[in-house]
Amino acid sequence: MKPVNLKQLAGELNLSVATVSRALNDRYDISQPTKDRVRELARKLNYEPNPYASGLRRQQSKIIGVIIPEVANHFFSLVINGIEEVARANDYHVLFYLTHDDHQRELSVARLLANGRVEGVLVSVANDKQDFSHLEALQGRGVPVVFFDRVQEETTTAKVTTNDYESSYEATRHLIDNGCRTIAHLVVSKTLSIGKRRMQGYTDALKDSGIAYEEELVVYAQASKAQDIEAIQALLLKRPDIDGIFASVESLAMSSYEACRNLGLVIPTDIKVIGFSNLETASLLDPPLTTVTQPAYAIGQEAARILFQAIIKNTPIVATQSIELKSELVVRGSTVAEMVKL
Amino acid sequence: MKPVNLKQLAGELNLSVATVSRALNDRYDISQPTKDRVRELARKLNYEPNPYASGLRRQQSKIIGVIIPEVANHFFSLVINGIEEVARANDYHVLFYLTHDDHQRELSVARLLANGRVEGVLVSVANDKQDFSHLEALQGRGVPVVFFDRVQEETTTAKVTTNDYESSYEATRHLIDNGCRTIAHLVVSKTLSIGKRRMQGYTDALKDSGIAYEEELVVYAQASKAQDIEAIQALLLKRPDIDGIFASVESLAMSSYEACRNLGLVIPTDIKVIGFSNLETASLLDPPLTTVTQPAYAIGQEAARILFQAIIKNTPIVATQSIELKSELVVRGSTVAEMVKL
DNA sequence: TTGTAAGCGTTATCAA
DNA sequence: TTGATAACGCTTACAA
Repeated sequence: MKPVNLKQLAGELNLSVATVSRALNDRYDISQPTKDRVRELARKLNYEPNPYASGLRRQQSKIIGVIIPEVANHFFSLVINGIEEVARANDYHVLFYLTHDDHQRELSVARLLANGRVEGVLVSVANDKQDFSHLEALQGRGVPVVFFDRVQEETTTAKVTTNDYESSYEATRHLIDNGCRTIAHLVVSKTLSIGKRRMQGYTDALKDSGIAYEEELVVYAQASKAQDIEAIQALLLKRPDIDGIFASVESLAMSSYEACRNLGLVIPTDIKVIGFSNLETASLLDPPLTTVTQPAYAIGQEAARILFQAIIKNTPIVATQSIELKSELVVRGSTVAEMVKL
Repeated sequence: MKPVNLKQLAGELNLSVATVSRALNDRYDISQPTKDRVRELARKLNYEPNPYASGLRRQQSKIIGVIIPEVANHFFSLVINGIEEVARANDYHVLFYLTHDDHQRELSVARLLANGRVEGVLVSVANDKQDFSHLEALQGRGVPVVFFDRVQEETTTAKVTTNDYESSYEATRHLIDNGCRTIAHLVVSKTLSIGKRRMQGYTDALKDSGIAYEEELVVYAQASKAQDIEAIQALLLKRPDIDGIFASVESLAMSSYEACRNLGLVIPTDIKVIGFSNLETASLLDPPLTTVTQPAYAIGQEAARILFQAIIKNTPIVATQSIELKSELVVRGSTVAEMVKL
């Protein structure tokens, strides 16, 4: 059941393997009749070159790696779609790794990829540590790395992000404009840059509206969804004056809904909720969720595009190639009572 | 920036590459002191074996392929999670391909994988054609294939599915028990086995309740979401007597919600909806969606487990390894009025 | 225009 | 216990 190889083709055609190889690669120095003969037999025998043999020789694997925290999340699903699209267009394959936000796993994956297995890596980092030497080591080994969304700011390479600060400012402002005065902020992480930037947008919006920032109103993502809900409920019970929630990642927006429901709080009457989210079902929720929607598909495309440019032109990736895309605020019923039933 | 290789290690240690290789692979015939020396230097220089060189020699890539129609779908996301988990446990890597339900794409992917790039493939087939020779060709080339969910029944290999017939029977029955008499059925495909089996459950449930089957009430998935909604609305307008919708895939359940909203139909008062779905947000929808929930994560795990058994033991996969898992009916507000607000 | 041969980095066989 | 060497399947100087 062994696949056919060049030697067999060469044998049947009474040619050398070199000639057959060149014919299949459409080299200029092979005559048309020979090319035709070779190709016909190759097709007939369903010949497919062994990718690892040619990769070894050419020193390229035609594979990129993608490392993300989670896939059961509409944001990352869409990003993957964008990446796959661009990879396919460039005739590359995509290896896929989930970290489940576990730094140990991210570390071991990075090590797996440091040996020529992939020609480049796209990463959205795990949120549980601040140590990114493993990713810098990857770069040091000559594997280009592009960050997207959850980036490591200190690492000098290209990053594809969204206008997190502005979106968060706008989201917080939207709650204030709709009457909220005590706004909880649910954040993915204290250390991740997206956490910090979204936090800054929140605090600045409060300040500009003359509302005091209270540390107590900030909740960070926990290890599990159940714990997230628990933490949100605890906060809402402790501070019944909270009249708005800004969830700066998708999962926390959903956890907020569950927490409110558990406590019998009615959205948007008792409390208004806005969240970063790419959920397709946002408009079908009860009530429809006002969202900051990131251009997830485009993020994947752009990140992959930058990576392939570096791979194909064999140029290092520089920080100036970074891109910031714009998110969109979509107002729905969770912040505006009149929009609950339309 | 070239990575260190065996030759360099051997040079520094005054050993042959063969010895170094065996030391690193912990072969019994190398002395402990030598092993220690070799390993120490390897760690010091961050040596990582070239996977393609060893793969070429050993004739194994340590990679499996996964082909799915779509990833922006909670069902497939969860399956991927399960697959990645098992692959990682077996020290394998996962290459990822999306077909977007396009048969041409599935075909070209299958060809890409027919040359030793992967040691096995997990597939959920595209719904737009009935030709599966490309996947059988893969098997013919010695690449084991395991189907999951959207399987090709005629191909003799293991399949991981759910009890589609029973679930659909139960779902239809649930609508009937809650007073529905004219039940539309939204189906993914006329040709896919899951389409046929879910259809059979639907028709049998109708028959057993003395309700006549009407072909007009069956709608098949279109090329896009917009077209799905359009088709559903057209049916609802044509047949205002419809009082129940059974959507036998996730996307069609969501499209039903949108169609009903567009037409001003109130769920569950005017019309009840039940759908196959793994949406985490099902309970947060307006109204909460009654679902047939498939054990998606387990499907991924089981499919991968069967594949790895074949790869590692080097035994062919046989149809008798097929598994049928059970889905769960979760009753919520879209079929029972009293449950709309709980 | 084609063939010969070396080499990509490993591992396996055989000999020492 | 270690070393020399061939081989995995392919590409590419260099030679013819």
